[in-house]
Amino acid sequence: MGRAPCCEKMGLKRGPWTPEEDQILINYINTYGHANWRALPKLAGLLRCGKSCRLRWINYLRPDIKRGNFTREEEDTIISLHEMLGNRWSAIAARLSGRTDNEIKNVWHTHLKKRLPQNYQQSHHTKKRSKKQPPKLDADASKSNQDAKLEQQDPVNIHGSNSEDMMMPLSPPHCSSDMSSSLTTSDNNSNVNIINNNHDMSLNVNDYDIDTPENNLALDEDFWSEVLSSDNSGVTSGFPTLDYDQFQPMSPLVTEEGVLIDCSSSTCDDGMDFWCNVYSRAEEFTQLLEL
DNA sequence: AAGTATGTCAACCGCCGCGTA
DNA sequence: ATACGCGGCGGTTGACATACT
Repeated sequence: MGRAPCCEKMGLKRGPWTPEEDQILINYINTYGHANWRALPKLAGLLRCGKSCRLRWINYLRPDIKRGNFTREEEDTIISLHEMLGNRWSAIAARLSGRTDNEIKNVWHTHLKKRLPQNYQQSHHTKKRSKKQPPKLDADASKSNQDAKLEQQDPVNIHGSNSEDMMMPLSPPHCSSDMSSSLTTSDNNSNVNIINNNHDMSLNVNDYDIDTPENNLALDEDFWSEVLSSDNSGVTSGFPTLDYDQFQPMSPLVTEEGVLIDCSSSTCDDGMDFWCNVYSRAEEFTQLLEL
């Protein structure tokens, strides 16, 4: 049996909402909430489908919506988040209070995309959403669906990614644009070359238990001390920017969850896994330093 | 002033994953 | 096990506004 249409087309209004309809929807949701969007329009006396009501509320009528133009700071944040998350507008919106995914998507397509170089636009998430998930690699074959869902929402904190993500540089969501640290890999795939506050330094990740299964990617605090404090003044305020364009790790890694990452994959997907973990640990470590 | 091109953004469409019966 | 309902998501559309010729 085929799927039922999301709403009856006959007799239901479409197009722009009138102020009267808005008021009805606001009044209803303020009184009864929106437990069931499908039933809501009938109960509220609106000639709209549930989806339309939901969209109108989420994107326009919600009391916590921030209206008006995006600030430069917000725009920079969106660009930064887009580098990291791709076209996951809802995930980006979740990090920008008061802004909706639709609004962010619009501002991206109308303003922000133009500010970026051509090669960024070509390499970042221009593909349509695929109908099927890309085949899982051996490395994350054991990942549960729940993890996959979480990963989609917040890939920074969960290892794993798809091949699209691999192509983008990773930078933290709350980095300022003048961040002075960067983190890249060197040719031998085991050295991490850190450029922090204009000081170059290299770390051999093998010195820090990164590929020892029993240590579960236990990068110790010495590693992060070096990553984050290469300005010789103790601690830097910025996160490293992770650039793994050329990153193809060769050593096997085991994540904190005990999932084996096959670093020899030529797809580089697991390089992203690696950096997700690296970044996650950097974040944890910096939070510790801030305490 | 009129016609056309381009930009903006609210709204819609169709797909997907999850929960449930 | 599976079919279905639902909410949620990203891509796309189209009406309207504005800029340009």
